[in-house]
Parts: sequence; C-alpha cells; structure tokens
Amino acid sequence: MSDDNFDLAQFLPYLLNQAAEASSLEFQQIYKDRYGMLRTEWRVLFHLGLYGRMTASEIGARANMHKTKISRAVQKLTERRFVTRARDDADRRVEHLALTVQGQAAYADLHQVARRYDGDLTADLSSTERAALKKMLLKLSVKRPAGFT
Amino acid sequence: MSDDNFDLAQFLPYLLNQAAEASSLEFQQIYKDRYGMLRTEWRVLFHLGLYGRMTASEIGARANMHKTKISRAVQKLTERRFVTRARDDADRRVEHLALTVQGQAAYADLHQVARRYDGDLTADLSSTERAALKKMLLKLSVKRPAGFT
DNA sequence: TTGTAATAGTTGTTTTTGTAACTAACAAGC
DNA sequence: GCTTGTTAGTTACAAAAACAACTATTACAA
Repeated sequence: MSDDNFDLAQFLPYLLNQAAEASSLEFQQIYKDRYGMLRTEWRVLFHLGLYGRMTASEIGARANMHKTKISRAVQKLTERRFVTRARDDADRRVEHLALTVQGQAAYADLHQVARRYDGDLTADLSSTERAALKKMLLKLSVKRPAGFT
Repeated sequence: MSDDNFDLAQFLPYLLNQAAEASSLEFQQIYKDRYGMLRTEWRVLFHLGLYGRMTASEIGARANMHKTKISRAVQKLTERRFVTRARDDADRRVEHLALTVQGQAAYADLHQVARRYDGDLTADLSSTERAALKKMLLKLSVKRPAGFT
C-alpha cells in the first residue's frame, strides 16, 4: 500500500510528537511523584524559577499556554504554597506571581534533575550536534509554515 | 533568579514539546476540517494507508499508542466508513483492519498534504541537516534515559 | 462623562485522555 | 477434560484539556 518514499517516521510533526512524548516520560514521572505536579504546573514553576516574578499573561505568552491552563495551574500551586499572588497597584487586573521559599526549593530540586536529565538525553550527541538540534527545534517552535491550505 | 546557563528553551523535552505542538498545528487543522478527524484517528488512518492491513495491537505497538485510544479511533473510523474490521479465522480475538475505498481516498489526500507540509517545514534546512534532524529525533523517540531516579 | 472596546484572569461545560476493570478467546500444564 | 495465565479488544469511570462565556478593570474616543 505504501507507494513511495514517504513514511510516518519521516514525517516531522509525527516524529516530533513521538520524540517529545518519549523524552518527557521519565521527567514527568519525577515531578509527579515528588510534588504531585502536572505538566502545566511544572512549567509555571520553571518560568517563575528561571525568570523571576511574572504575570500569568507573560507566562502564557512565553510558554504558548492558554490562560485557562495557567489560571488553574497557578491555583494549584498557590494551594500547595509554592506560589504567591500579588495584585498590581497600578492595574488591579494583573497579578504578579512569585515563588515561595517552598516553591524555590522545589524549583531548585527539579532544576537539577532537568539538567541531568537533559544531559542524559543528549549524551551521545557531540556538542555541535546538540547545539544544532536545539537550534532547529527552536526554529520549529516558532515557525508556522506560511499560508498552508 | 536564573543563576546559570540552563534555560527552558534549552531543555530538550520542553523544546521538543513546543516544536511538536507548533509544527502539528496547521496539519491538525487540515485533517480536522476536511475529515473531522482527531490525532489518534489520523494516525490509525496513516498506519493502514502506509502499511496495509493491520491489527489494532500492531498499530499500537508501532505508534506507541494505548489500546483504548486505538479502539476508540477505530470505532470512529468505522462509523465514518473509512475502515473495515474483519475477524481472524484462526484466532477470533484478533481483528484485521483495512481502509475502505473512502478511507483510501482520505488517506491519499492527507498523504499528499503531509508530504508538502513536511517539505515546507524543513524548507530552510539543507538535506544533510534534515536527515540529521530526523535521525536524532528517531533516536529520541525510542530512547529512555536509562535508570533515571 | 459615558459608552464601547480591550485586557487580565476565572469559571462552567464539553471533549478527549488516562486508568482500571472487564469480556471473550486462546494456550499450556496437569 | 479443567484450572490458571495470557492476549485482543471494549467499556466504564476519573483526570485533564479545550473552548466558550463570564467578571472585573482599564483604555480611549465621542
């Protein structure tokens, strides 16, 4: 039935999904086991850990996450005392989010895990390959193939 | 708050997820618009289109999809007359799945789209880069970083 | 001002997924 | 034959995601 050289394992979106899923699996297990976190929650935690105080919208813009996802993630994180919310005085619609001490500890822990994990994943790549891979992925994260119909 | 060279945009699982999501978006829109398909359904369709008659388990093994996902996808696809099921005579637990004429038409259509789409996505890569990228992704799709705790 | 639109974030409802329990068929040992 | 275990696939229920509608606040223009 296969008539030409096309293969699912050559189709970039499929490949990317497979690789993303496989490579996230164990790390996901870790933050779930240790802190009962969901993917969205882990992401918010890391954004705050890496970039400091941010608003929900800013996180959403950076992470390409819908605001409802973030809203619920923040809710969980505040319940668990990982994150604090503070209303902006000038514009009372916006909330500034920041990690608590507990949140920072969790972040520091997972941060370390992530570093090691990433190292493991790319262990058999040369540093040139590694850089090239990440550069290409970064490009693909932004790019939308123009005017496709 | 960021203390070293680690960045989310350098963390492979995150990067892969972002790239996978971004690169799937438009294609997803197409199979959804044209055939009302979900990701799982599209995958099953492609497996049958590419590799011919298969059982649900075989698809699951190849695509790394849980059997319930496949079961539901197959149900939808048979309702829409894209797929037929045939019990195996020797082992009546097993069902052989195959595309109907309609299913083949849909597959042929989406197959073409996928080819063009993939080409567009990788348009600004040299063929060497493209091959390297896909090779690395394929590796990552299989690999589980050994014994991580 | 005041009316309209825009923005930040939340809540409610529907889809989709994940997980576990289930049925049916086969296999292998006794 | 019967038990016990395994495999193929389905179904039921719980968790998570997607989507739309909502509140509250600000912006801005007539």
